[in-house]
Amino acid sequence: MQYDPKDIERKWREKWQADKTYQVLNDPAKPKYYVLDMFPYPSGAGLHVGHPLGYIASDIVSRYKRHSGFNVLHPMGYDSFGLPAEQYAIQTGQHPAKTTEVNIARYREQLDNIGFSFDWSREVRTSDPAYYKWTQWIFLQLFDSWYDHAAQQAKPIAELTARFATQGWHPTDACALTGDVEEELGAFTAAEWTAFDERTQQRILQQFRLAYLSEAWVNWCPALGTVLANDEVKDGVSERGGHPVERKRMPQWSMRITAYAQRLIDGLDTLDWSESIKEAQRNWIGRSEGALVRFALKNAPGHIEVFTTRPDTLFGVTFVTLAPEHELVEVITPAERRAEVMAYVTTAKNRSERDRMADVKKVSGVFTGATCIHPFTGQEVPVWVGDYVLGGYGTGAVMAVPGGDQRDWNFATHFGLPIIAVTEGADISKEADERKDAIICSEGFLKGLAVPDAITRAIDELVKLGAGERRINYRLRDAAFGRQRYWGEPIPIYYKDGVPYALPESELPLKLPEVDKFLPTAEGEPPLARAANWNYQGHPLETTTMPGWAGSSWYFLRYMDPHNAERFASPEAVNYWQQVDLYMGGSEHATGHLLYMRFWTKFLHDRGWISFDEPAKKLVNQGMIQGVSAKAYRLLYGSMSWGDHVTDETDDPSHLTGPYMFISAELRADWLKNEEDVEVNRLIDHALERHAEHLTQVYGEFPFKLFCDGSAQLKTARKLVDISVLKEDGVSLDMEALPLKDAEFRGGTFITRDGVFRVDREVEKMSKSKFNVVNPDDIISKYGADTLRLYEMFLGPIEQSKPWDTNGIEGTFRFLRKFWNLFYESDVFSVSDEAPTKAEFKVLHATIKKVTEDIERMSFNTSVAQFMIAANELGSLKCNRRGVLEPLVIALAPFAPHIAEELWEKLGHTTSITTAAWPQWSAEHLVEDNFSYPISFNGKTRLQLEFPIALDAKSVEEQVLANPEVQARLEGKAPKKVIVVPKRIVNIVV
RNA sequence: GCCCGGGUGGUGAAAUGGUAGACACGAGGGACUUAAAAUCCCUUGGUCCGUAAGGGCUGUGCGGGUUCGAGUCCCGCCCCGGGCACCA
Repeated sequence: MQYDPKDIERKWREKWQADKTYQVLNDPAKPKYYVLDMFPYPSGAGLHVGHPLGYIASDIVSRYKRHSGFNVLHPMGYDSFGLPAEQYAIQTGQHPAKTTEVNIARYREQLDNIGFSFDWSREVRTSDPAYYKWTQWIFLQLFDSWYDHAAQQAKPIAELTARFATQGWHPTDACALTGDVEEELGAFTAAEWTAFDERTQQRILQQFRLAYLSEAWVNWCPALGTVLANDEVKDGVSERGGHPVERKRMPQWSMRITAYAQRLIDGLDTLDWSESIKEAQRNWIGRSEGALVRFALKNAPGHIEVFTTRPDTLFGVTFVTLAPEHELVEVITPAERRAEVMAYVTTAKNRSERDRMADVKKVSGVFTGATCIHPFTGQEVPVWVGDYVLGGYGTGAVMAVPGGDQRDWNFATHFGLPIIAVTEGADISKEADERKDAIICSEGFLKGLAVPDAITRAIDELVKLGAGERRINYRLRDAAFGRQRYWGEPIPIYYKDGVPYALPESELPLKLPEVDKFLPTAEGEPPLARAANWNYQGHPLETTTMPGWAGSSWYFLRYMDPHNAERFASPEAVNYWQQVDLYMGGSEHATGHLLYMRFWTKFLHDRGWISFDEPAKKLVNQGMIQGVSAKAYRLLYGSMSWGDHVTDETDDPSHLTGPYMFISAELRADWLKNEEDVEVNRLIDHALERHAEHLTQVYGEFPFKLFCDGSAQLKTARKLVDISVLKEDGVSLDMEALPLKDAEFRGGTFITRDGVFRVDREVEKMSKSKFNVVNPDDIISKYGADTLRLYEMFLGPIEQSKPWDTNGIEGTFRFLRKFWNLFYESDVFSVSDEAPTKAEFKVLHATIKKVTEDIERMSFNTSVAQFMIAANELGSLKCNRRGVLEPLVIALAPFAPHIAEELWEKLGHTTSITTAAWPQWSAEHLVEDNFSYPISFNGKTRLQLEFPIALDAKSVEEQVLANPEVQARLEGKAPKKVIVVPKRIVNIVV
């Protein structure tokens, strides 16, 4: 019987479902292993072949671990809240819940086709009220917590209020305050705290809560009508859609992730994650060590605080620069300079981040007219405003050391400010000296010290003078948490007298209300403001919703106990499953999802809900599977005329709505190589004539004339073609299918040499808009899911990005057929119970060894190759012994579960192969009697000589040198040296 | 600019410091077949010598180095991908 995947795969999918083969129980008797895939956002486009890559790899590991005796949790679900569904809802009026439902059904169908071992009884959806009840609950826990820096732990707000009631609060307790809280919080005594009214108390508490409401600078995206998180903004535009983003100050729910900055950095050292992801997170958190320095103001009370990583260069300070948005600018500027300074501040502030990024070179600034006092020298230092200083970073002010910092140098040079050398051997006439391995040359107590020593000394002095202290600064900002959108978790908060209060836990879930439209109200309120009775006991409810990352920050916990109505997951379940052992997903989530998930995990740990404080021990990032776009070339005419009208080549003739001319890719390439190419030019000229006639017919009246004269470059426009109209060879177009697929080709003139129109291929991101999407369903209907699974793994190392080329799939399909045929003798299932031969055992054990080791190190492409070798060799040996084939089927099962189940059943088993124990290899079957030594001269292999494996190095050397061919090569000379590495190589140095 | 990856045949790729290119795709040749499909066999980095058997040289981005021996280790550069970036 020929291997025919269609029926086999359908049969087993149905059987697995009926038998609940993949259902996982929380069984404390068995060791656990938790394999998690980053759950998908169910988009309308469905899955393409790139999506399942990681799922297949994790499925192989899951199945392998199950064969190895582990109780494996391998769940799947949907991150089903999000912008696209809402945008679609706005356009079509369809409720996002509905489209999400449809999309999920489609995803599920596609996933099922691939034969994953997901336990679907544990499916979660972030948009399901039974799920988001707990997202809201976690939010309330965050709202009810503050961060105790001394203890490095989140604690209940009640402990803080108790502390206020006994100790009050003083700003030197600042360690308790973190993040983007911008209001200055004055000191209060215990008595004052008790005397404060409710409203004041609540406002103070906002500054401590881990989920808090504050006036904050946010990334406002007018086109999307919402606030975006930092990681959702790329180069000043929204990551999704590329809409402009502006900085805006508005009341905003935030998450105090900054409190965890240090722990998020430190925790990385304990994780088996790729170095690049860890580095990305470290960069994103952006820890810098340095000092806070206070420059007392000359003509005003108070001081300017600056953060610097180089307090050792303090003697090189020649001015201080404030960010335009710095609040002291207004305070210190004397009246006579006011107009000029404020004018600059206004322009600088209005420059968008994008503009500021665009011309980094341009120096701009203005002198405030004020001065401050250098803490060491007591000299007056002028205070400037410059937009190279960022308001949102550090203190929004820098001490300028033009001798040691290039940006300060640029500023000083531009405005003619003094530049003092701070380091020995610096040539400050050309540029600043930023070396950190230098010796300080400033006059004073730092002279002669190496930079690190000078830093320590400078900080000591600052502390002594009360002018500064050691400070660690983080780039990480608190995370914006509110979205002015509909399709997200409602924030369980109501307002009394404008003060936010937590909704009682008994009110959860706070369900997403029905609204008439998914748009903001006329007053600009978020869509939830449209909902009827959107209040709690008469108090208005919060109208913003949570961002996409909320639900995904803790979902790994819900899978442990997905139907628990009393708790996000039972303590027993959490204690059993613990951390994710293997987390598989894309590296694009490096600074978003993966950071937030770590943050929430640490928080839940702090508050005692879970016993671990990192979500995933090991993280593997699967590479992207890229698409290979097909580029056709549309010929742009050099010039054209019709009737009296003449266009020249600068006119875009595309105002004619076609038909168009297209030139085959190889002709274009030939022409570009040699524009005099007679044959190509003749073809083009001929086609121009034909096409002109054609246009004349189509548009009537005027005779068209088209030119593509020699002086003009052959101009073409890139036109992407849907890859489904490509023929088998991957470059020529199916001219019948083409006009049906894409109207732009209808009636076109195609310039070809041989009647075959060819395109160029280019590796790009696989996406619908590039017409290069390959749907796994198509592959499966042709070759089956097992072939798809094998092929995706065979393409290359899992972590690498690689282009999809369906052509290579034949190889894995052939392999499965060969494998199948090992069990068949001309259409009859035929497996012998005879003992396997030595050679057969060797193939088997070599394969088990290689595959086992390869799965452990996630090298799936090489394990597939080993299976191919095994099938080829066993085929040559005509092996059909049960003793070989049976263990081999088990080894193949994680990769190709359908065919494995089928053969397993045919071998006489009545239980699923998933319950079979993983085969063990033993070294005795792998020993060789002889080894064929490569004999090399000076490292170059010249011949092979076979010796018994047991032969010692000395005897090998003797026999090698005695060999006539070796002797011939030595030409009678004695070798300088002979290296014999047993079972490896012999190298003769001459 | 800084920080991570990576660069090997026509293509995807393999290789604990020890025979570079396993395994596949593609290509070429052959067998079977009326034919096709399927299957099987051979060749396939480049280049040179030879009628042939066979052999020489060369080859893992570039230039050095360590080593008996380097795709692999070290130093310096070039290119590609990703991250960060007026971050003090």
